[in-house]
Amino acid sequence: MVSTCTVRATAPCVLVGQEGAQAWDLEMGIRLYFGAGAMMILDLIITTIMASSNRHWPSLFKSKACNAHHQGHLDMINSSTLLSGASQKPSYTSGILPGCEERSPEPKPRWNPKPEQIRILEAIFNSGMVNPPRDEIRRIRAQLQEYGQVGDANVFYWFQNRKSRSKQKQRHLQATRLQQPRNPTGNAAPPRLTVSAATTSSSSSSERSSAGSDKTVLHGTTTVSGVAAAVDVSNSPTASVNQNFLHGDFFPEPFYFQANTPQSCCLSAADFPGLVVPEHALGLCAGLFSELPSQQILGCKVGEDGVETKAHYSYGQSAPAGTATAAAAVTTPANATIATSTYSAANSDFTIAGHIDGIVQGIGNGVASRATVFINEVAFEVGSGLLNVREAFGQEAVLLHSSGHPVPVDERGITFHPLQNGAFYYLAALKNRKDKNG
Amino acid sequence: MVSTCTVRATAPCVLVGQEGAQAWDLEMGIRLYFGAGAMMILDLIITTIMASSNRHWPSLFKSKACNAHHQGHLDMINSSTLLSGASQKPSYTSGILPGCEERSPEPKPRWNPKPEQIRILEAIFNSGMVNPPRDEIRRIRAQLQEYGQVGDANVFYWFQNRKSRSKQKQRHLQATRLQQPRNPTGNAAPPRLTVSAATTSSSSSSERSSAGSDKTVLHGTTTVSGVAAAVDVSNSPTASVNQNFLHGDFFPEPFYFQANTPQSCCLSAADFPGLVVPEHALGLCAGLFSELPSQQILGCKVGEDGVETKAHYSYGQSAPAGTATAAAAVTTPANATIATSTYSAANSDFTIAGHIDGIVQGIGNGVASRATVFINEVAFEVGSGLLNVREAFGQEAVLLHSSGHPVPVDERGITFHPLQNGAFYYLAALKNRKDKNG
DNA sequence: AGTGTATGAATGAACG
DNA sequence: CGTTCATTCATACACT
Repeated sequence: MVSTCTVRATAPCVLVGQEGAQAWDLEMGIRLYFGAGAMMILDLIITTIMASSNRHWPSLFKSKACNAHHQGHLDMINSSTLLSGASQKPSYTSGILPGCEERSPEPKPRWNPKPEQIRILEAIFNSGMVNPPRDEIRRIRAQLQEYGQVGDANVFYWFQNRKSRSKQKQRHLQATRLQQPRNPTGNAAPPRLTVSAATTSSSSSSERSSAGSDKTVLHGTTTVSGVAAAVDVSNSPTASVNQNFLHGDFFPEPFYFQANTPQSCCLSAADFPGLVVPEHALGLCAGLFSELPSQQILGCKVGEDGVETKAHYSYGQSAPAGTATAAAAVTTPANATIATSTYSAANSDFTIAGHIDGIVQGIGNGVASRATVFINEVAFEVGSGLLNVREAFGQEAVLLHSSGHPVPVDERGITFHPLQNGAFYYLAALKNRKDKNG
Repeated sequence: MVSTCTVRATAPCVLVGQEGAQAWDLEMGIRLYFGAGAMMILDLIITTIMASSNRHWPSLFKSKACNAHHQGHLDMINSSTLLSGASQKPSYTSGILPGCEERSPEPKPRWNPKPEQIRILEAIFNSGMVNPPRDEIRRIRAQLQEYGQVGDANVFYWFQNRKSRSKQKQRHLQATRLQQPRNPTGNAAPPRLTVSAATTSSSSSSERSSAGSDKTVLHGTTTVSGVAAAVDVSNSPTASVNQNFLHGDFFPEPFYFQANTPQSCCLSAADFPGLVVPEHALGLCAGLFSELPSQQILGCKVGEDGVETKAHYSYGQSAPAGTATAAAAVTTPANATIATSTYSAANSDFTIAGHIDGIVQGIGNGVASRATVFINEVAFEVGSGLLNVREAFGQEAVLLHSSGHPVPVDERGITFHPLQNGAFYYLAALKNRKDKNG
């Protein structure tokens, strides 16, 4: 068990363990706002009001508040539950309850998502649902609610912040990267391959058509389920390229690459795909994902042309907790072209970035015995030997060099030459097989 | 002079204004954006721009500027004033001076409305001016400018956001609400009183005819000027019901009930009607508003049938600061019927909710010496004694119990019995007098 | 105890 | 208009 990951915040993370979850709860203990009596009253009130006016909730908020800032707000429980899981942390223990009537500034303690909730959210996010529409938010909230009180707003904010921060990181990353005089010319551009990194914001579809027509790029995030991709944490869905960056510079690192034994690779039912721990060098979690529906594995987020695919994610709603099923991978319909990095990149980024960072940094200078390569924008530390592409990424996997040329491999999927240190590769899937799952 | 430019990156650039520009400077203390030279240039630009398009607003602000993103806007300073009050917070002290040419990010600090400005805006908004036309914006801006630099664009955006967010909240609210199985039957009806909550969106006029024919309900929002209503914050003007919802669920809202002494009830010239602090127990800010034109006091937002009354608001344009006169209250023409809670409720809700929360919380359990009653959906904590309705709400004020019956009062306007704890009352105005102001 | 990171919340500005 | 982006504010928590 062990799960490994740590979870703290920064990124994304997740990880998790179930047990972990509990921790939180415990942590929070109790923060009830009102006494039972009060509750009832509220109930009443609410009923009434709502009834009359329709529905609004507690609204309350608006602020400008009394004292000065703007903050205050009440938390409001949503409607139901209160108790479900809830119990957030007291925090202001002292506070609130009391009469505060006067001007109590703000009782509203901020929402403190429980690990399970975070997992779910993360999974959804990683699945490509970067910014869920209103109704989705509602559903999500409902789902989350099982684990504790949450409001739609909380969910909403969560996604916003998540996306936003992912981008930031990525940006930074990039920026950082720029410094590295690798290509004096410019930023970015990874190597080549159409990867038209979406510079700024959204849609960048245009470029994507070029490359191999019948391949699908595996994007990092892709949540290649339990396997290699592992990178889910942060991921991509953010619109443009990838995200994590902060870490790179800042923190230690986000994710750690931990050498995971394929087995321990987790992915128990409880773990989310997204959660998977990254993989590390060489192994790339070889073969593991072959167990997964290929589509997911190789799914490529090739939104029509709008990068914002708003992919379908099918996080289990009914499922208890971590069951957010498939998550990210959205297979391309027929013969997808190479996903523009826009998206693919996006997906992976985050995590990737993280890795990259870590990795890059680690090896950045020295790069002695091993080589770091970027696959779908994700940094991987590989041995200087040959790589078994098929083993690492699955049967249909094809590695394309940034130049656009496929990396030659023998019939067993092993490259003829070691990967080039610092080079960028993109993973694609030969889609000509059958649908695989069919 | 000064000039400042900061340049931060993210956004693009521009900024501007001639004097206006200065304004910024002043305002911000130091946040110079550009060197003098730059200023001139800007000046020019601006001038140009404005001149040319000069008018359509919205378009103006859009700019897109320099580097990449989309941001940049021009702030546009308007032309006049500048110095008035201003001084924002520097924030990015460190800055950069640079010339924005290349990619200079954009210094443009976002407008940071001062409390007074917010008050004004809020008052206007609450008065029904949900989305002011171009010219109004200008006027408003002018008004605001006394307190600090502001551009038309800022004002424009403010209203947009305000409206939008209100709606959002309301929507959510609604949604949320649906979930609550409170009354298995349905939601329902609050107490009684025609309050046919507008279920979803807009116009809900239909119901409103029923109740008392010659009374006008004072709706919470109504901004019963200085007085009781106090609740302006969130309010209604947004089309449908009220807004905040997110808070409820989503977004919180603020407002707190603060016990205010009647005296302190504010309402000094500087305070806005809308801003008034709620009131509290007993006092209900007695008498205060008697100074206001009664119509305004009891105005009821009974838009024809379109809820979007777009009321006339007469915020003092000339008036220095808080003079936004009447604000919300829109008196009903002749003999208004009780405003459907649709709106009334709507108005108040927001705030109300907040209050309720607070109040309820406070007294929730104990509710000892005081009682909490809901007037126009707004919770008030009142002493257990008798209430002088007239004093509290004005000469024409009549308090209706949720049952539809008026609360009996003696000739002085004092109730015979204390208000019933937890009961709902609606404020109405006897409109049979003359037009009052006439 | 203070400091910094992580992150929930709020909101001005813009895009589509 | 509804969304989304970018920033900023404020707070919870870990670390030193």
